[in-house]
Amino acid sequence: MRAGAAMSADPQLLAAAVEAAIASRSPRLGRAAHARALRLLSPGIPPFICAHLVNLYSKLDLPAAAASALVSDPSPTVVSFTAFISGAAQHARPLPALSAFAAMLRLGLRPNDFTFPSAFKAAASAPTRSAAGPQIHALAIRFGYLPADAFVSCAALDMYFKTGRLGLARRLFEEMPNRNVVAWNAVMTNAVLDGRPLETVQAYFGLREAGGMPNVVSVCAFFNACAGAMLLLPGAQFHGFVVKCGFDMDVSVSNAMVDFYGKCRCAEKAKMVFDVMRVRNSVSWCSMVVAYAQNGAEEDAFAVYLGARRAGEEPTDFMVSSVLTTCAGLLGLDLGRALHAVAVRSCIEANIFVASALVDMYGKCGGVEDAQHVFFDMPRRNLVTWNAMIGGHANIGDAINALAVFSDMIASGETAPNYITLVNVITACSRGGLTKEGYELFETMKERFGIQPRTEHYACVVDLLGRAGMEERAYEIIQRMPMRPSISLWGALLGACKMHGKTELGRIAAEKLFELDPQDSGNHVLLSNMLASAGRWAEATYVRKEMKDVGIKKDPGCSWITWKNGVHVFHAKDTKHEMNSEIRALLAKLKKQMQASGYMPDTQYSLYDLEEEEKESEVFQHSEKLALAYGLIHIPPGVPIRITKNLRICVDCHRAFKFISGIVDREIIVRDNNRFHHFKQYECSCKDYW
DNA sequence: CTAGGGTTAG
Repeated sequence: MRAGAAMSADPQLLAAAVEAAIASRSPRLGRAAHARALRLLSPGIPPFICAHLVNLYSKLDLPAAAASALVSDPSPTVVSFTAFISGAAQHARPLPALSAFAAMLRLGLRPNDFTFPSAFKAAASAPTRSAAGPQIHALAIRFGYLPADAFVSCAALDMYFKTGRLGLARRLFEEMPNRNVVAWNAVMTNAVLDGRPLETVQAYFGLREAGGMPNVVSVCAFFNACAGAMLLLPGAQFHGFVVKCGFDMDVSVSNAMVDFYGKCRCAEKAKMVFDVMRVRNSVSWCSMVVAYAQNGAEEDAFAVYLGARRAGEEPTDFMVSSVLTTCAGLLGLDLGRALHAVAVRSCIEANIFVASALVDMYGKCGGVEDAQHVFFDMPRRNLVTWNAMIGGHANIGDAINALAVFSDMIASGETAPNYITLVNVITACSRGGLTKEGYELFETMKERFGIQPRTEHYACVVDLLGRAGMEERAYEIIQRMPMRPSISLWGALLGACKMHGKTELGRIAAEKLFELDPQDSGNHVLLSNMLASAGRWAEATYVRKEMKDVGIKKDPGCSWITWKNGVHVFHAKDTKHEMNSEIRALLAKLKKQMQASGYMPDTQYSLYDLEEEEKESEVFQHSEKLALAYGLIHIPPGVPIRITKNLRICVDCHRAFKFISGIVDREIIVRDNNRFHHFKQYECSCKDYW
């Protein structure tokens, strides 16, 4: 009697355990529910228990267990099948979902109004051009759920959008007898996803005109659209409305606002939204990190990351890949390594986004070997991974390896190259002096890879030809190109002209640059230096004077070095550093040793007509030399010295660093605003080709 | 057992 009561009560307890496990998404509660179910597994189990189990395993994303529970159901119903289909669809496994749908039809089971939405969801993420969606649509009509059922028709609408059948989707929407918010939301969110943000905004106003009220989904979609189209004003106005309606209490809405302000270049507004949030989740923190990172505030981004950790947030794959991208923008090899360790501890280092970001970070921080380790350990690589690896080789001017990875990429068939791939490969060829190979790639990229050359590629090839001394050929290409030449294109030509003393052509490039970017100091300095080294002092001085008259300030050069958790910044002629006298003494000593090895100072770009001795003294106070001396004093032997400079490294410093790397037998890695220079045993990785 | 939402990689 008692035992019987317990037995009959247990199915309900099982239902409760299943519910709790699903709600908590906890494997522990899932196992407990499973154990309870096993106690009930006897020949006479009521079928609905099997349905519960299928639901449990499907929701916990345990596909094998879900499938075996479905198969072992002695009398499967539409409910167990629907549970299976819904779980598989939600966890992005469309094919098992669709075959279960087909199987239930074969068993003569009739899909109901719960089955169809899940089946459409599965069809929406099925491989492109699959006929599953339209077939399910036909069935839904045959069984009488369309056009009347709102849930079913919204799911069908979303499916047509997601499978790229825009015309059909629009017609279905027009003919919908009962257009609810969800239908409008499907239009709004899919338009954002497909990169048509203005359509999202239009749909929002369509919803309002039809007398509908937006919900949190509509609100998020609206902010996404404003973020995508940089619609600061409409978004900011909408912000007011959202607060009035209390939608901002929803964490997703606030997250979308943080992202929106970040994308609209208002990192401070993003921070204000973030600060007043009552509840934050991992997405909130991550959005804030990205908002700072994308607005050039890497330090603030990193501080937010630390704040998230202090607040007890687990580092997610999103967070770590975002922070890594940020770090890659600073000279953060140590920081990057620390984040790599964090990724390993959180078991997310195999995530393709995280791993790609690691390859990118190591490549950008001059750690190509580390980048290769991560790269070769990855089970799968995507376009970004390949591009990052090629970029890493390009960064140190290793054209041979960049080309090797490029051909591996094509041979692997994992992914086709895109325009960035070609930018990276041609850049590598340019920096590595493989002029012919790079030029051929540029010429044949359209026919070989179907990639139309963009302005970036023209800039690469101008740089490539310019470095090789073919400025005139580069100029011809600029004149013949189908689009308007960009700033970086003329900049590449000017740089090349300066390098090879093509003063007249350089002047033409400089004039174009002054038109396009009148406030940039670098171009003026470059032109004036070029004129100075051609001995045309009067013109050089005139350019400087013009700069002064128009109020263009030269960016002061500065270099920095990190040591013991501190960043040490040096400016040219800096005497304020606490180690000043030691630094000066070391530089004087090194100068003597270098001269004994045949070093001659390169002072050709010192503009002012100083005595040679004064020029020498001037170049010996360049910020990168001060930073190097500091590094030599503090950083123990065997550890490479890493210096970052905000401008290009100067010719004399480049020459001096080669000597010093040999004399003191140290590796010196300089990251300037353009690339890396890796000095070792009297040589630089750029082979003086930069 | 049911549709619709937010964050990431050059």
